[in-house]
Amino acid sequence: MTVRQNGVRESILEAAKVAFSSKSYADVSMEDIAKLANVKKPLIYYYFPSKEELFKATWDEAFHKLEDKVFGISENDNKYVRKAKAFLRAYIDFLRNDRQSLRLIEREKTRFYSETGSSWQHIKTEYDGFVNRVADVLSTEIDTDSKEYARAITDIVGSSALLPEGQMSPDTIELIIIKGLAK
Amino acid sequence: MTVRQNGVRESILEAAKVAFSSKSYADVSMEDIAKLANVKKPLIYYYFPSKEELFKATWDEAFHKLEDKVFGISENDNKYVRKAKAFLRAYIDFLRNDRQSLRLIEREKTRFYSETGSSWQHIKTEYDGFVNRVADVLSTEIDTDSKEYARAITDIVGSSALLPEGQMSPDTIELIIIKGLAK
DNA sequence: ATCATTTTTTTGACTGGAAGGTCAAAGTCA
DNA sequence: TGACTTTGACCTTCCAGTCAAAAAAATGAT
Repeated sequence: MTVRQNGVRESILEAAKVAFSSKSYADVSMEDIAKLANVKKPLIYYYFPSKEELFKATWDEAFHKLEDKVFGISENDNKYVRKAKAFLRAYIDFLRNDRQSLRLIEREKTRFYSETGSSWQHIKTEYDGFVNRVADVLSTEIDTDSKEYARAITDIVGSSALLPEGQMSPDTIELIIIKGLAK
Repeated sequence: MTVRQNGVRESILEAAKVAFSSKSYADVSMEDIAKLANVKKPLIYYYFPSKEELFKATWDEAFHKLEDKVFGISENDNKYVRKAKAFLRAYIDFLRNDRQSLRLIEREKTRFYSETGSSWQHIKTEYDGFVNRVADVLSTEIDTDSKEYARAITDIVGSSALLPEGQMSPDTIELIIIKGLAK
């Protein structure tokens, strides 16, 4: 076995990660990945048997990183947010009655931000407005600490990592959380 | 202008909703939708100019329903969950440092459940395990009410509407929330 | 009412392009 | 010389979108 290799496999994986994180599986072509990795398409098939397997390998790496990170958590105490509950209740009620709609929204909202065409602007703006309204509902008339916390929850519940950078920067979110914890 | 029509347009929209909510945009073909609507493909193009426009129309309907539902919320008071904070902090830290990975996970986790091939079982199981661990972290050693609430948050944060029915039924979730609110 | 004509709705057959995957040959290194 | 790595050319399948023509509905004149 060749122990030393230039890292071609690794650079393909890296390219795949970049590609798959900006577009959905079906929207990413092997050509795309090949170009990103500065490699010809058949070479990918030398290292990975299929697109599916390449995707799984890529996912695996990302996922294990997340897992490692999330479970380095300190333990603490409790209490809960009534207002958030009311919001969640409505959310869940909708979930129960129209799961299909919610699935559609959750899965495809990312499309807005990868599509460049101006014809998507309307729907994009509409969704941004929605996220902001949710944030307002959860933060109005709550004391400062909880307010910021609520915003963070909102961000995650309403959009998670899927929002574009500009929406609410990770730095801002962290500041909010840190501020809440410092209290 | 013809005021009366059989509702062909509507049944196409309904079929599109079913299709787009079970598979991602690129994975749904116009043929799929046509079959679901008991219609031939070109007829879809008679009512909608393109796949993109059909998708937008479908999204719009689902989205407005969600909006109407979510903003019928009663107002309440506050206080917050320390433990959830710790979790969120880790989550957000990861988000800041590897946004790409998180995007990939968030967008593609749905794929597990639409793919039928047994080759996806491993990765599926792994992810389910993760969701359960998160639920545990957020619920252990918290008083009963908050515990259930934490589970609901977990479900939404970790998987939202994207989990398969069996994972944690909407009914179960609602029961949990209602119980929490009743207290 | 009836039938011819026009308008609206529906479809079969086709096209062009994109993308996953293959393969035999060429290049590289030991 | 032989194993490993890389690539150009090609194949096949799938799918969004087109189009001309058929089928159904409306219109309207006698």
